[in-house]
Amino acid sequence: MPAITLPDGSQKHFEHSVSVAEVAASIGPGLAKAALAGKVNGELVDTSASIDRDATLSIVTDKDPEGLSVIRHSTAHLLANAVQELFPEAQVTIGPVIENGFYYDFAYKRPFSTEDLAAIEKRMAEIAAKDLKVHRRVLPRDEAVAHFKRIGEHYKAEIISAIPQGELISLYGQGDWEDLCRGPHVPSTGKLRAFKLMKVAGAYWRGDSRNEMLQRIYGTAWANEKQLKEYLTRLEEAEKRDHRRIGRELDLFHFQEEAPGAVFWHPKGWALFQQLINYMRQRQTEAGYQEVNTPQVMDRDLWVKSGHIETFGENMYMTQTPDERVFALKPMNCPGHIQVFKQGLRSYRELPLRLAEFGAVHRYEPSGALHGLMRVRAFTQDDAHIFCTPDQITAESVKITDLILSIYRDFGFTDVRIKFSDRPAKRVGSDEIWDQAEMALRHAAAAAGIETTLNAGEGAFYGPKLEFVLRDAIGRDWQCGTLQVDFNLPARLGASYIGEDSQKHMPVMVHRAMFGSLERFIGILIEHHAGKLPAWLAPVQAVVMGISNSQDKYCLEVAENLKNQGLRVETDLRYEKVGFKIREHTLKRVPFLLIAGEREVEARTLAVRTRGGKDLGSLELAELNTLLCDEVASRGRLVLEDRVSQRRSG
RNA sequence: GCCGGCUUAGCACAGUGGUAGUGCAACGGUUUUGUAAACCGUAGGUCGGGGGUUCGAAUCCCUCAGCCGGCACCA
Repeated sequence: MPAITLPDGSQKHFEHSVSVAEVAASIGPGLAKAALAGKVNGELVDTSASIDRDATLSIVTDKDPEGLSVIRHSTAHLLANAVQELFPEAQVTIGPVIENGFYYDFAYKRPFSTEDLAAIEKRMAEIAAKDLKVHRRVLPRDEAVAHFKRIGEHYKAEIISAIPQGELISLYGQGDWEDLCRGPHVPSTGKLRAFKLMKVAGAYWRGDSRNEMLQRIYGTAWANEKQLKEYLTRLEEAEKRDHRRIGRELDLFHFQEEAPGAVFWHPKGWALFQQLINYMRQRQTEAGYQEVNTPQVMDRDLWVKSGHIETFGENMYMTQTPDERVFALKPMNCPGHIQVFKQGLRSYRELPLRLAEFGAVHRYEPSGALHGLMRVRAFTQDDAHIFCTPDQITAESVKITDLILSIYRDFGFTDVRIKFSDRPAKRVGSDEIWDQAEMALRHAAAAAGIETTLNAGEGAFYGPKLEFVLRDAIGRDWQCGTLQVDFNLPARLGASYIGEDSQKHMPVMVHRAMFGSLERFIGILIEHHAGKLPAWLAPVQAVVMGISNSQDKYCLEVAENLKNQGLRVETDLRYEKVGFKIREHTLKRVPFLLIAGEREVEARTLAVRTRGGKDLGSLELAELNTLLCDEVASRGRLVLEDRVSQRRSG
C-alpha cells in the first residue's frame, strides 16, 4: 500500500505496487507522455520501475537536467544499435554521457568514415521513428559474462568480469538489440528527437596508450530541435572566437613549419605580451618577489641531478657543442633558481625568499598535443620559487592563492576551477616526504578558503600541486596557474640555509606560476574577449582619423599628444571615406575611434566612436585625454563610455 | 606518439587524369569623402616537400613535414 509523496508535498495512495509511469498517468496524460524517468527517494530509475513501499517521487522529464542526461545516454545506445545493424562485426565497449552529448567507442576492423557517420545517423533516426519500447532484463554476473562472450562482445565481457561476483547485471535494449547498462533509459526510442553525430576519432581502450585503439563516435543530443540548433549555433560562434583565427585577423602572431609549436610574435601581439609582463612585474614586486634571470642552456648533468632527465628526458631539447659537451635547453626554471639560492650561505632571516623569472622554456611536446598558443613547445612562464621554512608554507600558499585569483579578476576571469593533484605513480622522494607535502598543501588550501576538486595521481614528480584552470571559448579547460609544494628538489640539488640553531636546514620550495604560460594565457584572453581586449590591454587603443585630408595636421597633433600620455594610438590619414576606415578599425577591434572633421578642428574636440558602434559625440581634447587615461590606468574599472553617457543623462 | 582528415595566391575557397580559377586583401589610377565596404584597372601560384605510375598528375600511389579533430601525454 505505497504512499507516494510528490515534489509539491501532496501524497498519492495506491493499493498495490505501482510503476513510475502509472503514477505519472494518474497525475495527468501530459505528464505520462513527457515522463522519461523517475526519481524515487532521490534515485534515478526507469519509468517502468515499480514502487512497492512509501516513497518520494518526482517524474523526470526533458525539462530536468537528469532528463537530458537520460536522453543522451539513450541516444548513445541508439547509436550503438544503429552501428551494429549497419556493421554487425563492430563490438560495443562503453558509451557515456559527456557535456552537451555523449560518445560511444567501438572496436571495428577499420575506422568509420564521414559517409558512415551520415548512414549511421540516418539509421538512428529510423529506429527512433519506430518508437520501439526500451526493455530491460537482469542476469547474474557470470551468466552475463557468458552471454556476452557467446555473442562475441569481448570488451563487454571484460567490463562485466570486473564487477564483483554475485551482483546482478542489467541489460537494456530495443527491438532485437541489447547492451549492458546500468540505466536508466527513456521508455521508448520515440523520445529521442534531437540528436546529431559530430565526429569520429580514435581513442584507446580503457584510456591507456598501450592498448589498442577503438573508434569513438561523438554525438550531441537535446530535448528538442530548438535546443539542438542553439547548441550548433553556439559552436559556430565559439569558432569565430578561436584565438588562432583572431590572431591572424588582428595580426598578432603566426606559426610556420620551420618552428612547430613556437610563436612568431608580430608587433601588435608583442605589445600585448609586454603589457602582461609589465602588469605581472608590478603585481609581483608589490607582493615581495625579486626578479632574476637564469641560463637557457645548462649542462645535462644538472638535469640528471634534478631528476628531470629520468622523468622527462624524452621531452627535452638537447644540444651538443663542438667540444662534445651535452647541454639541455631548460624545460623549467626551478634548477636555475636553486643555483641562485645556493650562492653564498643563506640565513633563515632571508626566508621566505621569493625569486621570480619570466622564463623562456622549451619542451619537446608530443606532436599531437600542439594546439595554437594553448600548447606550444617554446613558451614563457611567469615562474617563481619561494624558498621558505616548513612553517611558512601555509602563509605563503595563501598569499599566492589570493594573488592568483586577484590577478584573474583583473583580466575578467571569475569562473576558475581549482584542482588538488596528489602524488603520481612516477615520482621522486619518500612517502613520508609526500605525506608531509600533501598535508601542508591541504592545510594551505583550507586556510585560503578555496574549494578544490581532487585530481588523483596528477601531481608533479617532485610534489603535490594546486592547478588553476580556465576554460576556453568551446568549453575546453586549460591549466594556467599552479602552486606546488616541493620537499624534493632542494634536497636533490643541495639547497640549504642556516637556521636559528646555527645548523644547516633544507628549505622547502614552493613553485608557482600565475599566467602559467604567457602564450596560453594570451590565447585564453583572446577567446574570452572574442578579440575585443579591454582598452588597457589592446595593442592599439585608439585610431585618430580625419573626414578628409584637410584634418591631417590636426589628427597628427592630437595623436602625438595622446601618445605622450603613454597611450597606444595610431593615425589613419588614408584618402578613404570615413565609413571605410571605421569599418576596418572596428573589425580590428580597436576600442576607440577618434574622428575629426571641420567642426572638431574648429572646436578643438574629437568625435568618439566605440568599437561597439556607439557614437559618444564630441569631447574636448583635455577631457578625452583624462577619460582615456583613467580607463587604461584603472584597468577598465573606470569606463569612458559609461562616464560619458552618465554625464550626458545626468 | 596513436587514429582519422586536411594542405591550391596574403586570407577564405572552387577545381577527380588533358593549358590553374572566384571573392576579399594587395598594388596603380580616379574620387577630398561626417560614423561598418566609392569606381576602374593591374599584378600575384614549380597546387606543402620528395619519389613513383602515366604520352600527360593539383587530381592516382608511396613517403616525409606541417596543420585540424580526438586519444594518450602535459615538469
